[in-house]
Amino acid sequence: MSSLKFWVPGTAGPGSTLDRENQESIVQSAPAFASLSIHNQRERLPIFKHRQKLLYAVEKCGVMIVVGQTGSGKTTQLPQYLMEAGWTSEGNIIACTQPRRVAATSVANRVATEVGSLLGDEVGYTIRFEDVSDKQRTRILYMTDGMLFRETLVDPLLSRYSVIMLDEAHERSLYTDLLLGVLKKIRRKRPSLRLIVSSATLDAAAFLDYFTSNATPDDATIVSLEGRMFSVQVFYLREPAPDYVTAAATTAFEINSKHGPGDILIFLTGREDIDRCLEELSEIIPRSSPRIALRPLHAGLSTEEQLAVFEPAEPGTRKVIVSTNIAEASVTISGIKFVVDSCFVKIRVYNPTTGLASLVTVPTSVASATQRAGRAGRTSPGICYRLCTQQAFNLLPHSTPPEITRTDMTTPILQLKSLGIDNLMKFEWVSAPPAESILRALETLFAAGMVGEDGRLTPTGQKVAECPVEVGIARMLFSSKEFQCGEEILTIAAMCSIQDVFIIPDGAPGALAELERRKFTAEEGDHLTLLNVYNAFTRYGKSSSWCKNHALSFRALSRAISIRAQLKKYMQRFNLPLESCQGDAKRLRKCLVSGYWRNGARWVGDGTFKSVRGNRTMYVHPTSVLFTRKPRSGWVVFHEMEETKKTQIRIITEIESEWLLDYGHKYEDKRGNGTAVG
DNA sequence: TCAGGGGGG
Repeated sequence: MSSLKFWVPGTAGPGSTLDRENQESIVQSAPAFASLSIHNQRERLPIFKHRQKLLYAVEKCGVMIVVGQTGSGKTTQLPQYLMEAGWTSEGNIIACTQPRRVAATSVANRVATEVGSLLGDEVGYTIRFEDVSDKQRTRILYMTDGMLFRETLVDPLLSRYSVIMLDEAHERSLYTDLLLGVLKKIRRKRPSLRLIVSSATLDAAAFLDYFTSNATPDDATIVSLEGRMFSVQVFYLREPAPDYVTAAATTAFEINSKHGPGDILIFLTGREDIDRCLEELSEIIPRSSPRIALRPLHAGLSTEEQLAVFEPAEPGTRKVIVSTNIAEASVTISGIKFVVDSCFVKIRVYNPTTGLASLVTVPTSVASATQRAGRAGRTSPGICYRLCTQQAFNLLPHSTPPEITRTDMTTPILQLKSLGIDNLMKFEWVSAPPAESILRALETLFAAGMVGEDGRLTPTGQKVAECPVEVGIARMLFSSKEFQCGEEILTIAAMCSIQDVFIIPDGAPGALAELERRKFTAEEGDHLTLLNVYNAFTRYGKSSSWCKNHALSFRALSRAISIRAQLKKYMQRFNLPLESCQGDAKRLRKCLVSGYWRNGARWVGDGTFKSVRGNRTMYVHPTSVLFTRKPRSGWVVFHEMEETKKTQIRIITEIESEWLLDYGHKYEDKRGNGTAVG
């Protein structure tokens, strides 16, 4: 095996392989603190040195940008300082948003312990399906950004909060961006509201600019906090590697041969890369010393398989975790001393002109690579090997484009309109979505009957804005009254909102799993197949062992149960009956067409379909029951279309072509240029 | 013909 030549910045001559000299620290070394598991006892991180400064800044400035690296204590300590300083008097609440559910729950748990409160009493959390807070007593509330954004639909001034902290704002999640825009507006009407935006260094100035434009110049400030990380040496390739998967395997092997104990975390782009890397590594294992234990990590794994990455390897064995981006922020594994970064990531990009989402592999950003490197320095000093040259690294963008610029804006715009924000061109976006994206969203909302000729929400649009589903699904829910199939459509809506229902592993177990999946097949297509799966799951007691025996994801199906229960409440509120179609699949399929009226397709004979809109060639996704079968009528509707290696459609149901005219075209016809079939 | 970056409501 040829070894890769790495070097570190600052070395003049050629560096030896895995050169340990002349290190570049990306994170300043800070005093090592003991672990933060404290019971009913306050312990301050270095943040306490800045306590007065922070409180002064919050009091004097409307907006405070906090720059604090991992371990600075901003998330856990800052809300406590604010509570002690009186920001929760008179029933006021301090909110702290997180882009992820696990973060909201785990941080709330920790802070409740530090404060000496029961979780859900003085300190609580709110995520979808779980409100562990007390309406009267909770003073510090951790929540997902999506939940706080939803709250604006009910209380547009967010009047119960005195301070709102948007944590991890540099990640630029869709709802954090929407909240930034809405909160800037709210602060004009309610200047007493304080806003804290926590960000990484690179984005702090941009946030400051955003809040100081069109406002009083001294209205915002930046405060920096010390991190609590160990130093991480960063190495770059001397020459570009032709194949980053092989390079990753080679690097892991060399680390294993030349370095002392410590687990290795490899960042690759997807399951295909991961499997190949594992294969290459397993060929090396017999020659490897110490022994290595290989662990894949990606979202498609079952809960059990994911938990395996947390189990310590046997003594004398080094754990090598080969992961997607899931390990960058969502999953934290302790004991990692070495990070191998391919410097690539897969992201979803939405093309507003075609309405097509694609999954593309792109170079990571500097922010993302820094975060990945930091995974090596959580418990001790670490080393990060970037599988690119430093010259290439210097060309990387500072950050990944915000989600709001690369996603379908239909639902967000419906929600903004529900807030009374009708002039979207005047809305102060932190990063504006492409104009075509806004236009397409408006056009979709108009065609769906959610927005009227005047650009304002229709009564249905107002209702749908509150409902946590896409507009097509919402339309199905509403027209289920006409087709008398609310019971079944409700289940289908929930099942379409979850991912990875079937767990199909590689190799021989995968073939068995395929056989299991066929047991649920409905000849009409995937929607009825999903309905069968859900009904069987509930019939057999919602058991995890039953799921395991039938190659189904217990996690996903449990989620479907929760989503269905939530949507059921909306249906009751909107006076939509929960009738069963009594096995009349035709009614059910007509109802599907009313939601998917723009997603019609025609079979063209070679196994592919042509889209009704745009006449695009589309391939059936291999997970569809129609993958191997021609629809008798020749016509289908589909739930979504995505471009990977080719354009694929997922969750497909056979229909009659005239249904597209009967149940789909009425809204488009109003515009005079719509064609439902053609 | 053969497939799944990661989140959120």
